[in-house]
Amino acid sequence: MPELPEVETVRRGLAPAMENAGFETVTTARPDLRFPLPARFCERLAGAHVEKLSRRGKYLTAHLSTAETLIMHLGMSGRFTVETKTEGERPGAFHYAGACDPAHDHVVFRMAGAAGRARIVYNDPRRFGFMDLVETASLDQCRHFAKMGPEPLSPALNAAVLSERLIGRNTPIKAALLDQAVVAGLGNIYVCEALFRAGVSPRRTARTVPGVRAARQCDAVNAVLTDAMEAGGSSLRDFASAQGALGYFQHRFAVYDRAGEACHVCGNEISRLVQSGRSTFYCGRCQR
DNA sequence: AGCCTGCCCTGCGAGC
DNA sequence: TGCTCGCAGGGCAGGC
Repeated sequence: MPELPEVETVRRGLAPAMENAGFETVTTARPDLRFPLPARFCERLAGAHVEKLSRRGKYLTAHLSTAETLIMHLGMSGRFTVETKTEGERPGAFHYAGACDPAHDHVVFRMAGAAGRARIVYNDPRRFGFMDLVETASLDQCRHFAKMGPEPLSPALNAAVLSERLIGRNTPIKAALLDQAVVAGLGNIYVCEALFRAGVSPRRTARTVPGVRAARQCDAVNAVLTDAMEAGGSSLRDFASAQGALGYFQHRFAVYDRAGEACHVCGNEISRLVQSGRSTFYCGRCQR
């Protein structure tokens, strides 16, 4: 579930506890998440200082004082919980939600900084998430980011760039937008929603999109992500106690998970089909 | 190289 | 009530 808007919401929630703070101790409950944790993971983090917590696509990146960057991916079910030791200005935001499911608390960061101390717990029942440590100097060339496409909501993504990446591609536009090498950060939900907003059929071949449709698609991607972040932000502001990863935006889906229901625009029944093994939801009348 | 399928993992809901 | 089955999804390996 965590796509770009959810990951950005998590980043904003973690930043106060992590930025300009140091790792006092790092403990892991198992040697691997989806992939094995990097060699000497805890030792390499302990003592390091987090200079900046950023995001690239669906990945969180913590730039460390040790010239390494901690890369974190939430997979499907990854959650971070923050418990602070100080009297926060947001009382109630920091109760330890992780304790509800201690069996899947895999990684614990104990942080200390000017803002106080914090215990940050990474919980991930399905263990589709992963963490990695790479050299900051070659971050863009690391295996996670080397082929990653332009970042939405930034100048890197525009109609011309999107067009160029779709030229000659014979795969359905749905599959192309899901490809992180085409656009970073989109998952199944927001691809469906962005296609609806752009009025583009998910079945349309990607190579027929460049041009006017790509411009509409680009605007739709940025608009849906912006709306989702605002909605997610409103309920996940204190993500530390978040129970649902989707915030409020799930109540605003135009098409996702609405098969058989009426299109809010034209009243037509929303359809479902399977593409690349994944559900696609769309309005056959609004999307061409 | 592009494209597709299957796999990883667990929780949950549907169906029997 | 309790079991099994299939689905959910992000990224990657392996095949064509």
